Amino acid sequence: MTRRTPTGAAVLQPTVTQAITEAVLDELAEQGYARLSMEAVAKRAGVGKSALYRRWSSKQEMAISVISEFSMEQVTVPDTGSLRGDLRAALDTLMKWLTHPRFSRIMPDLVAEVARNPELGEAVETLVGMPKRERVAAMFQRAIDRGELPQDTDLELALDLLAAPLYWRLVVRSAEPDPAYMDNLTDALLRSLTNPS
Amino acid sequence: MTRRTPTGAAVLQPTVTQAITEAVLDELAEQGYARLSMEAVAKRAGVGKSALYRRWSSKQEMAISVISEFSMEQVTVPDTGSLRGDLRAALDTLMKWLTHPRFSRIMPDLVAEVARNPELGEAVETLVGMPKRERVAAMFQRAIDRGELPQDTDLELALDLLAAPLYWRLVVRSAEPDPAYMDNLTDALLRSLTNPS
DNA sequence: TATGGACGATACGGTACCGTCCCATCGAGA
DNA sequence: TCTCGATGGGACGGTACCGTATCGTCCATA
Repeated sequence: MTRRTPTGAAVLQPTVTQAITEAVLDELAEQGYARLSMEAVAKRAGVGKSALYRRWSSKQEMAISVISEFSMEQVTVPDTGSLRGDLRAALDTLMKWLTHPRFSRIMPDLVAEVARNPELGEAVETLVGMPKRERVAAMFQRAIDRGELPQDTDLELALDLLAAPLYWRLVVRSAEPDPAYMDNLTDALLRSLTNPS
Repeated sequence: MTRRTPTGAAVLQPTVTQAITEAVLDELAEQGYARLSMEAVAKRAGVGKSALYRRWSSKQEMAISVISEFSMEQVTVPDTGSLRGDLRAALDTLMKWLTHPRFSRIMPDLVAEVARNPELGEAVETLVGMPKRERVAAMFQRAIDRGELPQDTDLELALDLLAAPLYWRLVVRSAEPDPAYMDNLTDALLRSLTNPS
């Protein structure tokens, strides 16, 4: 009943897995989620289709697995000591994220596909949305502790105000990342958060 | 050389065209742009594939044509007399737009597809983005004329701040349209636009 | 040195489409 | 009444995939 562990070269090779992962991400960026093809992935990775099905049992499983593991360089939100500095740093980080050649091309497809694919939605939310929101929430909490923001600051709204404009501009409207725009956006954010109604 | 106009029943029937258009939009909402299929459209419209190819020469042409004509009920931005009133009304209108059962399901796909399909991008920009932005810009201009906003208000930024948060929340994060959220968003927008830096 | 499963390659049956073509039928206007 | 092209239906060749199966080869460890 108990299978002894395989020996010798008879074990999944990490370099092959890596090549496949890269190919999936490239194909995803190039063709989109709906047009992802096992044959194209295998060809691009220089690998037999067998290598794919030895690791995952279906296309959907492979795609979700690869996307889940795609974390990118850790996105940090530095503690600059002031809300303005933190805000600007967070915006810069977010912009780097949204202009990352791979991520920026894959993200819109995922957003569209998630509406039809709850399983994919889970993967995206858990590994892209959640950790990021937590870090930014911590940033706002620091500002509250410093007295720069009122105790009853609406964190949900603050998070949206921070992330939405850049996403809208870079991804939806695909406009260029004007540096002056970033300054104006930072100012506008500060005003909307700190001034009394 | 000159073909005389056809007579009798030998003319494209508007009711058939309408049925096809509806079917395309339904399929687009259900399956997405990449998975749109001529066979499915014909079946859904209760129509032969011939009827499709009699009107358009390819799938791409059909899709773009239908999307271009899909205008929705005219989106108006009422003149309430105050910036706050106009802002809130514009947000309500935008929300109605983004929760419209058909539009909200088609939009994310278009955003994703536009990155790979410049021709489609043109259609979307011309018939969805542009007219809407013009109307909102007029709204801001009224506020400037009334003295509620400074002369040098950054209209580009203002437009982004208005549209982005709702799009982000409703489409990208697919959260619920909390009514209190709308009030807080209105306040935040007012602060970011009107208070001095 | 023997082993056992991963490896690339490829054939396979099955399904889903695209775009073309042909058909018999229909019906509003000349 | 006659005309002529639109109509729904569907066969067709061609392509692209999915997921399975079957090769002979390779190789790190027991």
